[in-house]
Amino acid sequence: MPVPIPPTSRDKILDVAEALFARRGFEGVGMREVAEAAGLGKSSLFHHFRSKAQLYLAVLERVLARIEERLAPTLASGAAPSEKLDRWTDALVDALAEHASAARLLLRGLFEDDAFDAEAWPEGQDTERRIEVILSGITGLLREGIEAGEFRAASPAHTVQTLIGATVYHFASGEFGEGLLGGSLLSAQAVARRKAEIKTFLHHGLAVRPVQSAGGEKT
Amino acid sequence: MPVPIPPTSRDKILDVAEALFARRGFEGVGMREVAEAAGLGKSSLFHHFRSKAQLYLAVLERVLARIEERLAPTLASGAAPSEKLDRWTDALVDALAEHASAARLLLRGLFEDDAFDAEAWPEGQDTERRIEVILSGITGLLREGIEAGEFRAASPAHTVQTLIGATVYHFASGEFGEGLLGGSLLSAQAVARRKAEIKTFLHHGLAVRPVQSAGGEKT
DNA sequence: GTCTATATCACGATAGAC
DNA sequence: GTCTATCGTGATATAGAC
Repeated sequence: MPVPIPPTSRDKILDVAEALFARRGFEGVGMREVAEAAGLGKSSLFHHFRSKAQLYLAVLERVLARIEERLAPTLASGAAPSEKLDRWTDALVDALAEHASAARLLLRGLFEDDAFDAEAWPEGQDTERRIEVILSGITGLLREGIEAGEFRAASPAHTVQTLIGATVYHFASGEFGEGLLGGSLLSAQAVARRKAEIKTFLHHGLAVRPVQSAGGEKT
Repeated sequence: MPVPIPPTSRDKILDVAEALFARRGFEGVGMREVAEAAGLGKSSLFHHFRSKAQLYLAVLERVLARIEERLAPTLASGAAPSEKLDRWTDALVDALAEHASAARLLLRGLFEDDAFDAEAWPEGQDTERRIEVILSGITGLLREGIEAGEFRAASPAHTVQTLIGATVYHFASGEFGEGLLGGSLLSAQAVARRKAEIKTFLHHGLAVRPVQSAGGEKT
């Protein structure tokens, strides 16, 4: 699989656009800046992506695809719901920690009410479908756990919101989060610590009978 | 206190700017649009605020002041830490639910690494100080609860991040959150439900011995 | 596919009359 | 304190040569 294919112009553009959009948002980035960062002229950029909105949606779609790819296997096994929820959480945290821009891009996509009218673009439907798949996966898992008696009867929708906050917001919090935690959010140690904190929270918050540990690291 | 003083131009500007910045961010809003929404010419707006950054910081400062005003009393009493944490959570949710724009503005302030160089403006130091006061308040309360044996030895910083996610992100999630929850985020019922869900999560996630309920509403 | 040149428009901010 | 008019700049996007 890791055959070193030289990156196309399109891939290079998506890489630099992802970093820029994550940091400053859709409105805060200019196509000129993207083009220069990719080593192209502005018009060449418009040759690959017809508009700024299309570029943004392509970036978002790629991020969502990477996340979905990580989450899907964790739901497919026949393990117990609490076990699957642990794996799902680990996989989401890994996906968000792998690329520093993923969480920020995703958070922007979730709380910024599509200012550029995503529904008008066909590409926008792809991203919405990805989100629906991810959401129905975790919501279904929560329901399954409640029916199996492993989780208390919390609202799945509210619990999903809490999970998003604990993961996507955390890894999107950038300088603020680093100031609060006192170090990088993305170091292997910090990522492992976050997983343990969330899972411990989940166990004591969702399990009918409290569980002892979630694989504790030492700080 | 509720003497109907006619709103000044400055208040009107802050109101419309708050709504616009919350929805589309600093870069996504133009001074022309703010001026027209406030019923002024663009130059009149620049008479009240010397720059766009100063207007944005004034908006943010007002939002933070409203929140801090609500949170301070919950930490001042001599109640037990778990009791104070419940009251703090209720107060924060109330503050975020009162103005639809507060959560979005706050979330942007937390995860967008001050693109407009807040430290260069004297007003930016006011907002940073407000955030520090709020953070040290909740962090101190968590530490107090751990020392008193009411909370397990979770990382206060990680717990604060989870709390922010559960509250600020939730109320900032807009259309996405409403689609997930199946209704308004800000109705009295939805707000009460969110409080109950968070507090139940906190009790089972922080208490050394699990507590039964957090004042459950029915859906 | 990449380039130069250009069209069109909105931006933040200022000058100065009233 | 509000206005009209304008400055200088940079935005998205297009035309068309190579």
